[in-house]
Amino acid sequence: MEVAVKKLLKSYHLRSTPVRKQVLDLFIQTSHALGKANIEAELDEIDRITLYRTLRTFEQKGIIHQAIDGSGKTKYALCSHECSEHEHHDHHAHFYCTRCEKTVCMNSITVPKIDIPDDFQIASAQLILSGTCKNCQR
Amino acid sequence: MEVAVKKLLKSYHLRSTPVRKQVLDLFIQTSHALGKANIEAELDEIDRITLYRTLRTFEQKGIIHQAIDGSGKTKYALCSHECSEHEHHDHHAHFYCTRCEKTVCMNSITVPKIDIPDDFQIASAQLILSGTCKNCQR
DNA sequence: CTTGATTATGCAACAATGTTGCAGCAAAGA
DNA sequence: TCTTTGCTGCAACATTGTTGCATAATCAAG
Ligand SMILES: [Mn+2]
Ligand SMILES: [Mn+2]
Ligand SMILES: [Zn+2]
Ligand SMILES: [Zn+2]
Repeated sequence: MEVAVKKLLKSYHLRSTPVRKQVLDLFIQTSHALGKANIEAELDEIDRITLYRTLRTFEQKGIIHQAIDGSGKTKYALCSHECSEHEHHDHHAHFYCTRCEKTVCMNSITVPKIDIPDDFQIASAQLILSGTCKNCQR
Repeated sequence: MEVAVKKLLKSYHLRSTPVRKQVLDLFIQTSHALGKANIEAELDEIDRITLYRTLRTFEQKGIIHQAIDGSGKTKYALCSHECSEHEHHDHHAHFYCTRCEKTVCMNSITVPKIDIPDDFQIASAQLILSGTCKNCQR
């Protein structure tokens, strides 16, 4: 609630503003990744530009990470506690449901190590799984 | 050249138009994936909307496939010959160079089989590798 | 509690990608 | 050459995303 979110923001050396509290609270409350449109649907009357800046700030601080799902829309989800301002450690797969368009972190599935030609220097790897989630299977 | 591209289009039951010939030829000539901006840079005076429709058509016919690279830009590359109007078979990784922003198909690297909870029904999987390509390593 | 430095907000303005509808034009087969 | 069918290019729109700047809010210090 209120106080916890405030403390959390403070621990990241971020000021507690209405937008940041609302957005962070929403991420904590939600089990799937959230993009601009999703957040706006939940949090009415919130300024687009401020939202974009809030997301960028949260990402830089290691609070949230991008959940790339091939949908073309940038979504974010809460980081695990190992992430920091200096480095993200979200080496898990993401599942994208093509029916409901929700994206979830599959924390149990780590991206496999890949051997590639020396011509390429890999800095990071991402695994996207798509299909239908439980709710969308009839 | 000219004639070959024309034949190729015909084999997919597509009319040979200037835009289609130019775009298909460019894909054949290029070793990395191409997005809207890339194509426009190479092919001047080509209409945006027609380009988008051309790309969509080529994708539907199994001529090109999306090369998702996490850059937020939709790029395409030529399909292997197994792809058709009915199904794409491009189960390889894509490498994205964060320096030059070029994306290439890594045909030799197939996306590993993943075991996931039954809650999810996987239809496809994609692997994105990012880092620096040969040209961009100093 | 008040004050002041610093930071965040919200608006305007812009840029890029992508989609649809529609009239006119071109390709390909007859 | 003609006709049908499919393709093009324009307008118009929607969505995502960025930057600059004046104003407002936060928070730590006094
Ligand atoms: Mn994640
Ligand atoms: Mn490919
Ligand atoms: Zn679903
Ligand atoms: Zn490169």
